[in-house]
Amino acid sequence: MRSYGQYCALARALDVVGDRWALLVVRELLQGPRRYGELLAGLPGIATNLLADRLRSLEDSGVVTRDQGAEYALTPWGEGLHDVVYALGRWARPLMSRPAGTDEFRSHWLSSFVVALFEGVDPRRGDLAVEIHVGERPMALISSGGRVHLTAGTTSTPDITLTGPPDAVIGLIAGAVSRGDAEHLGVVIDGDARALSRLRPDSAVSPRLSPPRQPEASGKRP
Amino acid sequence: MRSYGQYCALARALDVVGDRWALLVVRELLQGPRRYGELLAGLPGIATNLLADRLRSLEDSGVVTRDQGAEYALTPWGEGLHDVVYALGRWARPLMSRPAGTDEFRSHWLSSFVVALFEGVDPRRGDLAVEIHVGERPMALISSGGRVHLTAGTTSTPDITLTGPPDAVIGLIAGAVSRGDAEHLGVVIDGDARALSRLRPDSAVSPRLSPPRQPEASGKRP
DNA sequence: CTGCATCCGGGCCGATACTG
DNA sequence: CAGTATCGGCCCGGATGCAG
Repeated sequence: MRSYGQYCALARALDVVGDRWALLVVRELLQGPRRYGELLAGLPGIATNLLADRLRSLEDSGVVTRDQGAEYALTPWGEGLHDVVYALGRWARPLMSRPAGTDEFRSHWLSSFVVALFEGVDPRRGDLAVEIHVGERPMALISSGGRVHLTAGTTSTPDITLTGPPDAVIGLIAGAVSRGDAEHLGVVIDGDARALSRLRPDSAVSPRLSPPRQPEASGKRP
Repeated sequence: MRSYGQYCALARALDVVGDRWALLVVRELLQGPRRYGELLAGLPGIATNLLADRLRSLEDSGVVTRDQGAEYALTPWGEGLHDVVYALGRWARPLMSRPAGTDEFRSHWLSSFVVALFEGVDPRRGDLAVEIHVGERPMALISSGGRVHLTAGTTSTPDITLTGPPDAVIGLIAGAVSRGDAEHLGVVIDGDARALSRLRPDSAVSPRLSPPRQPEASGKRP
């Protein structure tokens, strides 16, 4: 990428990770080292040459290292982008109320929602195990000791199992969609959905900054 | 910008602010409403049509509003990008040790450094007033009550006055450059530079994540 | 003079094909 | 599986024009 040529920390950061797809590559690697093919699968829409370009560029900048045998991983400095990625994710939460539509979804992206929605320890949070079937692979959401984890795979004794389209399942977990609405949107609930409220001891719907007004569907301005 | 087409908060955030220059426009507006010409002056290198494009796009997304008479300002949602911008700035701090070189600099960009370096209240921090002459306009750094502020303009009774190139002055304030080195780099110090250590009660040099290795100057890979 | 719109050259992006 | 090669098209960037 062409440098902004500004002696400013933000500009220099964007010189490194401001390229298209760069932060999404980091998003994938924040979940652990990945092979090239796994990255391709987790980044639907990227062209293979672009992925190769980004990986080289991020490697040159010291964000990514290539382990022996084409395993890519973040450097310690690169892992510092965790705060950036999740700050952006939290900021964009109002945008997630728009339905997924034709957007792609991968089950491991759920972890960004879990971090954004349930970050930190809240001792008033109840214990709960939710198995989530949305996307290619099942995921397990575990609330224990006031903290919420998300792991890949199934769980032995889930309190609730949710299956359905990603936006409706996520809305149900976040408390933004009622149980009835979620079922109407195609979510199959196995277990007592009311227990989901244990995840949100504030009882209120998660606070939301003033949502952006939807862009007019009336096409481009004259 | 072409949408990533992913139902993921990060991807949707980047659909809105992932365009080139977009976050730098936000950086400027985080300091308050600005006219078109002021934005141009604060964004050296941007083409005027690109600035117009970005402002329209950010307006359509609900990040920016255009006040009466072409004053641009952030919406409340847009101001939520504060965390994102400063997270990126903090992450890029190791990149600032590379000298400014031919990079542009604007004095109001100093505020990002102040936020990154001295964020939060530390009661052990001593009081101090530093007048900084670097860039077009003088800035005043005020440490009071354990908190560090930065304002545009001069201060009546500065303890220290610093004048010189931005990288050396900033290095001196951050404690990464010694007084002697700073003067050798062209910084003129009026007052007792040792008092600058009052800003950093930890006494140690600001903690730094593992710095990125410099990209090899040996040109592009074969 | 400010606040854009228009008009190109060049480079990055994106899809497909291809190779070890 | 892990990329490289190629090519059209769009976005970016710089210069210029123009209206209030």
